[in-house]
Amino acid sequence: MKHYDCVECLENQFQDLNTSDTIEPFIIMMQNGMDAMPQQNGQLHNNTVNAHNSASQTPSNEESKTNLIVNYLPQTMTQEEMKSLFSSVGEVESCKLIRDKTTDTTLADFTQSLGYGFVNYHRPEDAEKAINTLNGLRLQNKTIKVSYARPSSESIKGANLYVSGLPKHMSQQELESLFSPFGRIITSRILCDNLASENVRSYVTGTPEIPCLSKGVGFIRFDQRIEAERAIQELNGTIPKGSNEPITVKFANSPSSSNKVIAPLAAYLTPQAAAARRFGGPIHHPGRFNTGKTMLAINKGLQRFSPLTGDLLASSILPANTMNGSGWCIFVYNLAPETEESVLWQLFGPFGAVQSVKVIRDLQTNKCKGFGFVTMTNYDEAVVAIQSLNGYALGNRILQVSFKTNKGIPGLIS
DNA sequence: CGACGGGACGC
DNA sequence: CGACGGGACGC
Repeated sequence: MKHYDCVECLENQFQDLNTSDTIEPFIIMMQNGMDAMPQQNGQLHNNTVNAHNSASQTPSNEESKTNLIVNYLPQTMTQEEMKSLFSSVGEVESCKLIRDKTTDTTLADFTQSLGYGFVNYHRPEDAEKAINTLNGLRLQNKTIKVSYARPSSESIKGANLYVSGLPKHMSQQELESLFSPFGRIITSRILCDNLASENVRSYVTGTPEIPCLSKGVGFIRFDQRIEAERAIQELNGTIPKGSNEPITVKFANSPSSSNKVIAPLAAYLTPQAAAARRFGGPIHHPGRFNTGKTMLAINKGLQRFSPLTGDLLASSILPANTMNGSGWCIFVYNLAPETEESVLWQLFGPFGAVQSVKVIRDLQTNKCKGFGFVTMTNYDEAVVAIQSLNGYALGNRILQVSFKTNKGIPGLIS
């Protein structure tokens, strides 16, 4: 596989933290093989593009205004991590990560996450805030989706359609226009071929226009199964305007029935390998958010670190006093006063399993005192995170990141 | 230059 | 031909 050394940079996408409460999603893409290379030009392409986008739609009177569904969660995220992330917005009443209970394993902790879950807040305004601040958040190689959960019902199950034979020029909007007469579209997607290498290069150099070759295949998820059934009846075998080929519309395979490649258990059991494999500097995301205020981006050289040459092992002066029994505590210094927990999640999430984050605040002003803590499960991932984020420019501040010491608590091993 | 929390053996 | 970022209703 090819290496992309030139993209080992972190690009901060934050608004000025001192003057803005809102933080645009921190765009991180993991260097995780070709399939993790940018696939489209910065568009969230799994959401609907029309006005019925469920992430922004407010629930009707009978529906819950506190209950959210969270989709596209990273495989490694646990329910506790999920709860911690969403608690940074407001008081969480309940949190449930859906796991595949049918997975054959003797290790209960390793049952497959189904990649989605539910968060119910006490207050509707917190739920709304969670949608505004966490929808679109990038965690590892995923962009999570946060939207109101529909009332659980049999009628909404199995409403996902597989569509093939689409004309290559058909856009996501056009696809939705074709299907929208039959019901409320929850998500739509057109599959694209991987970018050609020359496009990867132009991406890295910041060229905004990246062609994405449609595979002529897509998915439409309706709100109700009846809507999907009717769309099949009305559209299957028909020829879209401007095309000369009939499309096929049928129910999509359910995920469990497809041949799935399960992440090797070895990834959990050999964190060294997992850390090396998963590591990649988050890379630049093109223009979308760059129209705001002054931003400072630093291409931080990482030449001194190579996950393949044993540097990980070389840095094995163990900070034993930071190992609290279930994780490695990392000290993050030089945070802005307005920093929130979600910032730390965004910064450290790409490097591996994050157990908890904490922004230390002044009790009177509730402003960040300039530092915080992040606890990561695996030593190797913590080392990579520290080496990558130490010296990184967040807003107009250069972060200092290291294992936590026990300053102020002499003699105490915590 | 500066700089390392907070909860609390439980309902 | 083709199945997604594997993964949208509590598994």
